[in-house]
Amino acid sequence: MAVHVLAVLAYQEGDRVTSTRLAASVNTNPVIVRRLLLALQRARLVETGKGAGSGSRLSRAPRGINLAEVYEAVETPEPFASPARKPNSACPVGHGIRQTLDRIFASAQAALERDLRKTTLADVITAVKASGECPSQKAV
Amino acid sequence: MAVHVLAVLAYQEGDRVTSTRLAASVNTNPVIVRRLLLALQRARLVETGKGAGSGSRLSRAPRGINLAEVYEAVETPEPFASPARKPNSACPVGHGIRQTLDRIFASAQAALERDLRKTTLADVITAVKASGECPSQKAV
DNA sequence: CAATTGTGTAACCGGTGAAGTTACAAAATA
DNA sequence: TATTTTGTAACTTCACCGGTTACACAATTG
Repeated sequence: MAVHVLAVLAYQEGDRVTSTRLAASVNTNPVIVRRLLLALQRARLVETGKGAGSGSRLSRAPRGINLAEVYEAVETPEPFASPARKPNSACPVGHGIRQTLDRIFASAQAALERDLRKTTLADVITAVKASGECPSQKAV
Repeated sequence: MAVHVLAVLAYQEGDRVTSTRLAASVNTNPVIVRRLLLALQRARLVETGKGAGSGSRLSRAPRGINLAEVYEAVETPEPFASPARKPNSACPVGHGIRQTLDRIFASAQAALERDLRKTTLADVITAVKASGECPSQKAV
């Protein structure tokens, strides 16, 4: 969904878009979009202004934003290593398993982000344009 | 958690282990372990017998089981592409975004599994042994 | 300056999914 | 046959995410 919102912003390059307009495209509630925008602001991916006639826009060109950044900005710091019930330390496996899994997961996560890094927002919008060829449609 | 269970099984190479013993190591309930074992059975990673003196064991050597297999066996087919509220098709972005994101995510997923495939259960247990050097401990 | 527009934010609801719990039937062994 | 152990069903609990409503504050516009 974050990518969707950013794609819309990329589509309207430069123009500020209100959370209400964005919400209309994602088909959801403006508040949801705003909560999302907060995370994107923290990551310096978008700039949001207040007041009338304002809204949000990308803080960089679509070409300069890759999906790994988006992922990191949005994704909650995976509590992957916290199985709620900590393993039984009296067992030799339970004892050292945690750090081992942490390392393995970190590696896999890195591989995933490395892949996402290859795709930019610009790539996304060209793909979207290519996929849905309906030249008569107007933006929301 | 799946990895944890399999690591214990790998540790006791060949010996059958009951769900109760496994649960003790993971510090959880036998039923949870059994549910997990069902998935691992379907993936032909473990063999489980019923009756007294029985239990589960790996169906292959730890060296021949990589974590990508485990991931695929256990992980629920990610409903990543179902944002509950389908995007607004009247918007040019909302229209084609779905398939685009699907492709991107599939690629990222593949990258992740490619990374996991590099680690086998044997690697895991050697890492665990190296990490927790307490030679006096007995298995649970 | 005042009205309007739009964000930031809090409080609460509801569905979904995972883990946990209890209970019991069925299978295999001893 | 008695015991062990799995398979499975039903129910509870809990956290998370998206949704909804409501409202204060900031900025623009006229």
